[in-house]
Parts: sequence; C-alpha cells; structure tokens
Amino acid sequence: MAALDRATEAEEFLSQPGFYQSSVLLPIAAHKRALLYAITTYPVTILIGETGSGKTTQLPQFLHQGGFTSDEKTIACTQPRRVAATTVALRVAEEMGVRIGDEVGYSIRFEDMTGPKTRIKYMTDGMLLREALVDPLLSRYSVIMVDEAHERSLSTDVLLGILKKIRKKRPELRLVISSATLQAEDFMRYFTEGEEDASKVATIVGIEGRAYPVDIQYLQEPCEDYVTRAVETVFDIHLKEGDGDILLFLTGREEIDRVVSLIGEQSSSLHPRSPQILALPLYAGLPSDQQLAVFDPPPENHRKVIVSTNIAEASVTIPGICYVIDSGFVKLRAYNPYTGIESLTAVPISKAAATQRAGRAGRTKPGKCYRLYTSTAFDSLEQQSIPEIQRSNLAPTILQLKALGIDNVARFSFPTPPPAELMVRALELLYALGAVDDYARLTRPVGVRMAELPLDPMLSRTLLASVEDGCWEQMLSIAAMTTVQNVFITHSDSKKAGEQQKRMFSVTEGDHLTLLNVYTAFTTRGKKEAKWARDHMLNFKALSRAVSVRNQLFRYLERHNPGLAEKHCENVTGERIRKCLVKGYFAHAARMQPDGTLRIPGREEELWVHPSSIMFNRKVEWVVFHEVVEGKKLFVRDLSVVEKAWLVEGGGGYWGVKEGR
DNA sequence: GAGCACTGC
Repeated sequence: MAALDRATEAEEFLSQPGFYQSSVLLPIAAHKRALLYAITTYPVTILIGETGSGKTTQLPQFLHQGGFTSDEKTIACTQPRRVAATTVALRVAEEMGVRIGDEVGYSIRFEDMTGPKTRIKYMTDGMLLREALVDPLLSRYSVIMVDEAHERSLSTDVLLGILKKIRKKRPELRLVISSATLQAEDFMRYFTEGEEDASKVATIVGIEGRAYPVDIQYLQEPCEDYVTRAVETVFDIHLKEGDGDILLFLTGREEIDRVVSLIGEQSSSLHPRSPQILALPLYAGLPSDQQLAVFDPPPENHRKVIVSTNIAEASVTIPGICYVIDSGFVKLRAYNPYTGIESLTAVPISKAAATQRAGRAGRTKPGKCYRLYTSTAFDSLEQQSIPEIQRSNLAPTILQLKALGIDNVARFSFPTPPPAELMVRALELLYALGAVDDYARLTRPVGVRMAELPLDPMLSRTLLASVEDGCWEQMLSIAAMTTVQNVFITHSDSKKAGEQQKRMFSVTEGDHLTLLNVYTAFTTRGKKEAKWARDHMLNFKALSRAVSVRNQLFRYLERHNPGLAEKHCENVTGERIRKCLVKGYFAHAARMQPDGTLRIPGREEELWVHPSSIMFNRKVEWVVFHEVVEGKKLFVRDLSVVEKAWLVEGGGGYWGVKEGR
C-alpha cells in the first residue's frame, strides 16, 4: 500500500495552503510559548489539536528546541498506525534538514530507523509498550506524546494506564495526551484522579485547526435502504452541485461492490456530453493496485466517487473530496466472553465518527456532508463508540500487563475498565495454558516467554512447546502463516483456479499442515518470487509478510535456546505437529457430530466448518481450530484433525474439566 | 458451498 502510505497526516500538511512558505504559519506556531510553558509546568498536558493544527509534526520540534532533549533524553511520539509513524517522521526529518535515523527517527515492527543521535522518535504505541518490557520506567524519554488518544485503541488504552503508573515513579516525566475536544475532560479526570492537588498535575491546551466549514444535510424522513439512497444522493450531487469528488461511507465489501456496479449501470443514462461519474471501491482487502486507483486524477470530464469502508475515516486521506455521503453505519468487532466467539456486525456510528467523516469534505475548500439519517437519529447516537478494550479477547492484553509487572490487573487503572467477564475468561485461559499460576502470577519461564512473543497466547504456547517437541521449524512457519491473512487469492473471477491450486498443497489432516506446505513451497520451489505466487493463486504480499514474521519469531525463540538454528528437526511427522498444536489449542477442541456440525465439549453452540477449510464436508471425530467467526452461522477456521487421547494428555486439566461439565 | 470493519507487536 505504498501510495496509501503517502496519504497520511504528513501529506495533509503538504496540501495546506501556505505550508511550503513556512511552518511558522501553522496554527500551532502561535501557541509555542504557551505549550512549552504548560509542558514545563504540568506533568500532564491534554492537547486538543484540531485537524491541520500541526501538533504531530511541530510540537516534538518545539520540545527539542526547548531543551527537553538535553542529557541524551529522547522525545517519543506514539501513533496508532504504522503509516502515520513513518510518514510523519520523514516529514519532520525533511523539515529539520536531517537524515531519517539521525536526530529524527521512527520505530515500527520490522523497521527500526533510529540511531544513537535520535532525539525525536515517532513510533506505534504497541512498539512503546514492547520497550516497556525491557525498560519498565521508559527512562530514556523526557516527554511522551500519545497522539490520537481519543481513538481509544486497545494498545493506546494499555499504554495510558502504564504511563499513569510510570508518572508516579518519575515526577520529571512529561506526558502530552493528544485528544479530540469531547474526550479532553475525561483524560483530565483520568490523570488527576486520586491526586491531592489536581490543578497542579494536568492542564488542557487547545489549538485551532485549519479546516473549512462543512455544511451538514440530514434526511427529513428515515430511509428504508441506505444503499439505494446513497446511489440516489450520488446522482443528485453530480447533477446539482459544483465540482469536487464524492466520498461515500458504507460498511463492507459486499455493499461497496454492489454500489459501485449500481453507479456504473445508472451512469449510462447520463447525457453523453455532460460530466460523467467514475465510481471506485476502497477497502483494506482490495489488491493494492486497485487501492491506489483512488489517488489517480479522474479522466477528463469525470467526477470521482470513492465508495469506502471506514478505512477512509482516519487511515487514508484522499485529496480533492468536497462531498461526503455518510450511511451512518460501521462494522465493529464484538467478543462474547461466555462463548469466546468473535463476531463482526454493522452498528450505528458514534457522533464522534460522524463528525470525523463529515470533516473529510472540508480539507481543501468548504464542503458538504449528506447524512443518510435524520437529525433526530443523529441526536440519539452515542457520543463515542465503545472502546476496543471493552469488546476484545483480553488474554493477550492481560498477559502483556502481567509481563509489565502489573500483578493485580483487576486494580489496574484502565481509562475505561473492561467488563469483569472478559477479565475472568482471559485469566482462565491463561491459567490453563500455564502462563499464570494459582495466584494468577506470571509463571517462569513459560508465562514470561509467552508474553515476549508477538502472538496470540494459544499460538505462543504452541510455539514454545514445539521446541521441546522437536518441530519448531515447522511450527514457526505455521505460526507465521496463521497470523498473516488472505494467503489464498479468492477473487470472484478466478475462484475456481484458486480452489484448484489450493488443493495442490492440501493435506487431509487439516489446514495447519496445508499452510505449512504452502509456506515451504513458496520459500523453496517458489524462491520467494512474486511470479510463483501469482501462478499458484497465492497472495505474494501475505507470503512475504509471513517470511518476516517467521524470522522475527525465530529470533525470539533463539534468545532462550542458544544454538537453536543448528538443532534441525528431523523425521517430523504430521502427527508430531498436530500433537503439538493441541498443547496450545486444547481450549479450541471440538467434536464432530453425525450431522457434520461441531461441538465444543460442555457447550451448546452448533459450530460449522468454514467452506474455505480443507476439512469442509469431511467426516472426522476430533479437531482443534484457530478461531470462530460469526457469519450466517458460527464458522470455525483453520482446523486440524486430532485424537481424543492427545487432548486429555496435552490439554491437562482444562479439557477434563470442560468434559465433566 | 461461505464471505473478510480496521489496527498492532
């Protein structure tokens, strides 16, 4: 997604009128003294920096000039997304006239562009959390700016909690929390709760942005079907409004593809000499060449309509948008702690998201936003959507907190505490995996090493077991392949060819061994080449990512197993690998019923083998699976055949308890 | 014979 990478915050500044004359003209410049004063005086500064204020690029430079980097100290600025961390760093290095990796650097997974001279460091918030494992007080940083904190991503929330704790032990540390207006007071309360004199701890500073006004239009009456209404609105704008491209927000691929073709069909009725419409889809699962198409200028006499998921809400900025059409819906992940089942459902957006979407129309000139719902419906929307930490599987988070030295996770100060059921469920699983003991303390070495691995705990456990079981070479490949998505290309036009190619690699014992075959074939016969991948209907980018992930995982294993590289696994059978899988995935064991559906012991839910699985339409007895996804039915993905005896042996107490219920 | 919002280590 190289071209998408370009279109981030750094690019937004490039498009600001007057930016190139001098960054002195950015709104933040007028607040330089006030900001430095606030940050010097208060341990915590909540910064309300509107879009286009220049906070992300300028504030770290002010702090650098203001003496916060003397004594070899560094300023950190964290971002929820990798692309933002890299592009902003490149932009700032250019502004300061230094090479990236010298005074200004960035650090994201697989890419560390920092050096001994680095004083301003942009990084993902997940990366800073990793650093805290090694340096619990983050002592090399004088200032930590948490950007986009209002997005409330899982890792941002955990980071805020950790920083709140660190601050008590490091009074000289300065925190800057960058927030949207609505959440500023919440962050203020969060950082000052329990303080004797709150007025001395934190302050709020606001900086105006540089955005043009956006005129908001609502429906008079609610509409039955926002898809058809969206298409009508596109044509209304096209025929009645002035120049400018349209951005339409829908929930997912299916809707988007439908709308793109509807617009295509209906645009044939436009007068051949009048301006035409070019509709383009945009979602993360799209091949990158098609994603890039949204940045191309439209052909002569055409208006561009980009039909997008919420990827265009914050991750991707497309220049030239003057009209936004907002369906009012988004797909969000939900997690049921009782069943352990994840689902993806379309839900109404929050007011904050609606505002963010509308703002996409006012980047280059005054714009218009058409909301496909009534103003009454808008009033009834939640202020913000539920933070991720309240709707996720918390096993990885709790393991991480324990590794950071937070023994009592129930008393940890989260910005928003997760529901107790989520915590209980996560602790149960971690206990069964042997990561925590009877007192919920992290075990050594298993728990500690599991926390080091950047994997789901079940997979971490499996990988650690594979070293003892003599199949780590194979399990590394399997682990890497299950973490990257979309390995098999299944476009509608080439579906059959894809299925056929997949069958070439298939193994009757299940999807894990099939994935191993694909990985091995790609790295040996395929020589890691794009052409080979294409010929076999495999996603080259996904496979290349699997190679990087595998390399990284190998280094983690090697750290505690010196000379591992020489200890090749010999005579590895599929059975040895599947037995090893059971050691991490026993909680995801299921038995096939005579009708072909699956049941987890002790549970009622009827599970179905996903049709993408090698195991689809096959009769077996016991399986372990990687995950459950909810569609029209509950589907399990990535399965392997196992034997009951292995479950009893490898699953320890957990499985026995489940069966006994 | 079904379908994948978006991130991240």
